[in-house]
Amino acid sequence: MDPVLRRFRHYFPLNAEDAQALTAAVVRARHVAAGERIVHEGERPDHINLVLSGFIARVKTVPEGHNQITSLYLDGDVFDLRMYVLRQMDHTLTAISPARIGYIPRDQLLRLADQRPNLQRAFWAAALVNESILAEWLVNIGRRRGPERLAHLICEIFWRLRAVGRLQGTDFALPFRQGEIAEMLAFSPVHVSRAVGRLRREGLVAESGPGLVVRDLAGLQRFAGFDPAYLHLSNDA
Amino acid sequence: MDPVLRRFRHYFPLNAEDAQALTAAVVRARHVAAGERIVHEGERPDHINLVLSGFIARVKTVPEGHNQITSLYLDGDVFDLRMYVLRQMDHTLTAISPARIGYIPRDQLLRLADQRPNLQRAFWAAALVNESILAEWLVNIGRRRGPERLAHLICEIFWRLRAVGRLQGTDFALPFRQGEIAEMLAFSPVHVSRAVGRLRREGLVAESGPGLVVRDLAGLQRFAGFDPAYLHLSNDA
DNA sequence: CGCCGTGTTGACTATTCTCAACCCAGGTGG
DNA sequence: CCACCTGGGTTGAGAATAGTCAACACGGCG
Repeated sequence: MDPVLRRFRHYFPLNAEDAQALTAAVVRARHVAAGERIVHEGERPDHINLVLSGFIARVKTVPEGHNQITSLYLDGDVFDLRMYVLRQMDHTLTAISPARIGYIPRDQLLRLADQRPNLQRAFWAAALVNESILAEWLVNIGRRRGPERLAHLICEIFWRLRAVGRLQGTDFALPFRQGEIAEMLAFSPVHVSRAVGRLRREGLVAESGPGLVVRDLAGLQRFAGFDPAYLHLSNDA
Repeated sequence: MDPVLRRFRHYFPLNAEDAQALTAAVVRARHVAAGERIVHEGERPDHINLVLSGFIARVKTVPEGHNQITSLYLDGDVFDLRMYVLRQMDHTLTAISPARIGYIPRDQLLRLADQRPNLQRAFWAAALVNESILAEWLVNIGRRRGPERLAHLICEIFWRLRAVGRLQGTDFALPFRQGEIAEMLAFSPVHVSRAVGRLRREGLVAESGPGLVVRDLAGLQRFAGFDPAYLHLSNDA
């Protein structure tokens, strides 16, 4: 099932016409390679983007040369809703895995919002859930240290992937490089390596070629003090 | 002029009827004292709140006992829009100065959004600007250290107050205690004291009884590498 | 006068960063 | 098939940043 539809249905009950209108509005756009930039800092986009599959990161650059990933988007997520009010993008959107993305032209989005209250509410809800996740990232970076911070991120990604049907059971491989994880957690790459080592020694994760594999999800959640309430996943798998 | 109306007009052009409908929907609710909690963790609110005057903080608690302020709201800001999707509040809303707040009942908000596209867009824009600010806080906490972090926050509050007409010239007193600043910046209170001392020695701020006074705004902005674009204030004073 | 809430300062510790060396796997060219 | 290169990841050492604890200063207020 279309991850976008699935996601929106979760946010707000849609009838057949809503679903049809939404599906029709989404232009299946393009495949992007890992590392490719989708929207550049300074651009003025005229449509909003959706992730059909893969991982997209919103990254802001600090003058001193550091990057910070402020949001991570996966299957079914709307990113870019912000162009609604933006004059200029103050950040870049980059694929950190091979991805497929679609888009909805701006005027079409406005028409959908005006004519279909259910869709308007679903978009609204999507934006607010993003904000809720962002607030938890702030707490994670501000108040959790080292290994706990990493563990919390891993738990979040697990729950979000599962909510979107990309996971069965608790097998779960994180396809990120440590440098990318560092940009999410506001660590240096070296520090990520040490945090990963710690979780490995605790038996919580394991290595598997590129990326990590979760060994003990319950243990990770205990370790990080993770509570998925802020993801607003309600009761669906 | 009503700060709420002023704010919304800034986000989206409203005609006289929009303005009238919005004004009519806002219930002038109550005065709250500094330190008073407005919405408690775990509650299920049935209306959205607006700041008429004063400072309101959204604070999340980490099990270990630390608090993190994830957002700061001032005159004309809508907070709480998130109850749109929330089952339960996962944070507390606290006044950190004497404040006046109003609210819009939930069903009335939905009616406004359905019947007045301009208002719907203004609400949408308000939520997205909040998200943009939150992302910049993440960068600030993740990637700026000590005094720069504090300076950046001061600059932001200055611009936001000015945008809402609460400031003339560059005179500007921050009415927060250092413990509250620590909860915004993810510092310990002691570290805030040292950062303030540093800015004072640099001649950028000065003490004035309770709180700080900005001495050299341009200098602060240079010091912090502050760029107000993320506030989306466009061109109004 | 003494108390309380804040802010300041010092000493010590913990966390994290930077720099540098090294390892290892995969790919490339000879 | 092997030497070599390259891009991660790992490890160690030392420095910078930030936290904790404790003592003290200071003003407002009973």
